[in-house]
Amino acid sequence: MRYVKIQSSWLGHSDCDSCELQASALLGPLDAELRAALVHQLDDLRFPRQSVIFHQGAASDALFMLRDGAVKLVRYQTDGTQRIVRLLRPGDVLGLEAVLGGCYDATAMTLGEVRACRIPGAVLAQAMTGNEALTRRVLEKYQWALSEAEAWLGELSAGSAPARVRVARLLLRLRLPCGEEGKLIKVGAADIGDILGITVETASRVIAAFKREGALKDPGRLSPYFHGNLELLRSCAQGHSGRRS
Amino acid sequence: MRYVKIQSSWLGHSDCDSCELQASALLGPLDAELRAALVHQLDDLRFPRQSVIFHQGAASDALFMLRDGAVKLVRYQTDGTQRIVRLLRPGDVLGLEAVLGGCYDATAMTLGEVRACRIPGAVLAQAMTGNEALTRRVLEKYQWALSEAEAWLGELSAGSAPARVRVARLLLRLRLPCGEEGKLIKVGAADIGDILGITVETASRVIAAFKREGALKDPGRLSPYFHGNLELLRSCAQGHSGRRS
DNA sequence: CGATATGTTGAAAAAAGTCAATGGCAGTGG
DNA sequence: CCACTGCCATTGACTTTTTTCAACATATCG
Repeated sequence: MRYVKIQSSWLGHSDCDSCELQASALLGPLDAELRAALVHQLDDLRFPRQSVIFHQGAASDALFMLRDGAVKLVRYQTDGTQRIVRLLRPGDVLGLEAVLGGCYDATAMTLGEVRACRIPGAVLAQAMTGNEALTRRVLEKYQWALSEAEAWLGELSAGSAPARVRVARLLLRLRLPCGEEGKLIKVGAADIGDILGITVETASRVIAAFKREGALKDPGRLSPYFHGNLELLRSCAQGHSGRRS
Repeated sequence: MRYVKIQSSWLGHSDCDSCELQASALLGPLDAELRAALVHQLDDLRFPRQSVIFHQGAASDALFMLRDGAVKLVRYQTDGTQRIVRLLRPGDVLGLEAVLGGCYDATAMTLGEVRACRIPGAVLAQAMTGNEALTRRVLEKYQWALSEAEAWLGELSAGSAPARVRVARLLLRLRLPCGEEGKLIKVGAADIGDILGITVETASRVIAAFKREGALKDPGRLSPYFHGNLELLRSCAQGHSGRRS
C-alpha cells in the first residue's frame, strides 16, 4: 500500500463573511456576532491533488466545508477492495461524523486541487447547543448525505443499467453545482471504475465511445474538466434498462 | 401499478418503560418524567406483511421505531425502475426525515409482520430543543443510517463481487440483531434481486445452490426465517473478488 | 533517459441477463 | 372438499455484457 502524506497549506482563518458559499454554508444561520467569535477556530486550507484530507478509521476531530474542487470518499473493505461511496462538490460538507466524535468511516481524497474550510467537531458541537437553527442545518446536511448515498445506490450501482448509461449518469452528476453549462469535473478511468463497480477497461471503452460520438470532449490533460454535450449524455443516461419492474 | 392500502392496527399508546428496545431506543435519554408526558403522542402499531408504512414523496410527518419484524426502504426512480436501498431490523429508526419535515425519500414496506412505534416528527423536534442528549441520539441514528447505506454500496452493490458472494453477504446481514444463531430474516428472490441489482433468476439460482450445499435451509413457506449455516455463508462471503486493488 | 502511472485496444472467457416453460403452494369460489 | 387461478420460485437454453489477460501507447517525473 502506498503511503500518502497528509499535506495542506494554511491560508489563514476562514472569512465566512466573504465566502462565496454563504447561502449553503453550514454556519449561515449563526448571527454575525457568534460567527466572529468562531472565526479564529476555523482554518482555510488548500490541499494538492490526490491528497488525503482524512483517513478512514482515524479519530474524527474536524469536519470540512468544501469551497472549491472535488473530493472522493473512499471506503476500504475488509477484503482489501475499495469503493468510492460518494463524491463531494463545492458546498458539500465532509466528515460530518466529527460532530459525534467517533472515527471517520471513509477516507476523503481530493480529485483535483481543493480548497476547504476546516471546522473542529468540538467547536461545532459547542455552537450547536442551544442553537436550534444550526442544529437543524447539521441535520439537513446529514439528510442530504443520506439522500445522495441512496441515489447512488439506485442510479449508479451496477444492475440498475448497463455500464454505458451509468457512466453517462455519473458524468451528468459531475457537473459543477454552479458553473458554466457542460463543464464536468474530470475523473480518471480508474476512479470511474471504483465508483461504478466496473473495471478500468470497461470505463475506458465507454469514455472512448462517448468521445467518438462527440458527447464528451477532453480539453487536454491540463484541464481539470471535461466538456460534455448534455443533450447526448442525457439521452444515454435514460437507459432503457429493460425488464426490472 | 398495484394500489397498496396503508393499513395498520392500533395497539395502544407506546409503553416505553417496558419496551424491550429501551437501550437502543431513540427516547432512551429522556428522563422518565418527560417521557411520561410524551407517551400519549406515541402509538404502538402493527402492520401486516407487504404493507406500506409510508410512501416516497409523501409529507414526512412521523418517524417509526421498529420493534419487531423487518422493513425495506424502496426507492422508485424516475425511469420507473425500483431499488431497495436499505433494510431495517428491530431497533432501527425509519423515516428520520420527519424530524426535518420534508418528504419521505423512499417508500417503507414491511417484509413480514411488523410492530413499530410511531413518533410524530413535530413531537420529536419539540423534545429535542434544549435536550442535548436526545439531539445527539438523533444525530447518531442519522450517522448509523449513512454508514449502513455506504456499507451497502461497498459490499452489496454489483461490481464489488460476483452475485454468489453478494448474496452470501446479504444473507449474513439478515441475521436478527439479537436472536438465535443462524436465524435469518427471509426475503423473496424478487427482493434479493432488487437489493443486489440482479435478476430474480440469478437470485433464485444462487439461493438454490446454497440450499443444495447445505448453507441454507428453508423451514417452510410459513416461517418468516431461513436457517443458515454461518460457517459456510461466511466463507462464501469472503469472495476472492480478483483484481480490484 | 528509464521508470512508473494511466489510458487504449483486442480477443477469449466468464458472469449475468433474457426468454420461455414448468412446478408448487395458497387462497378463492364453486 | 376440490378444481382453479395467481403468484412465486425454479430451471434450461441462448444472448449479451463485462471481465480478464496481455500488449501497447503516452505522459509525467525524478
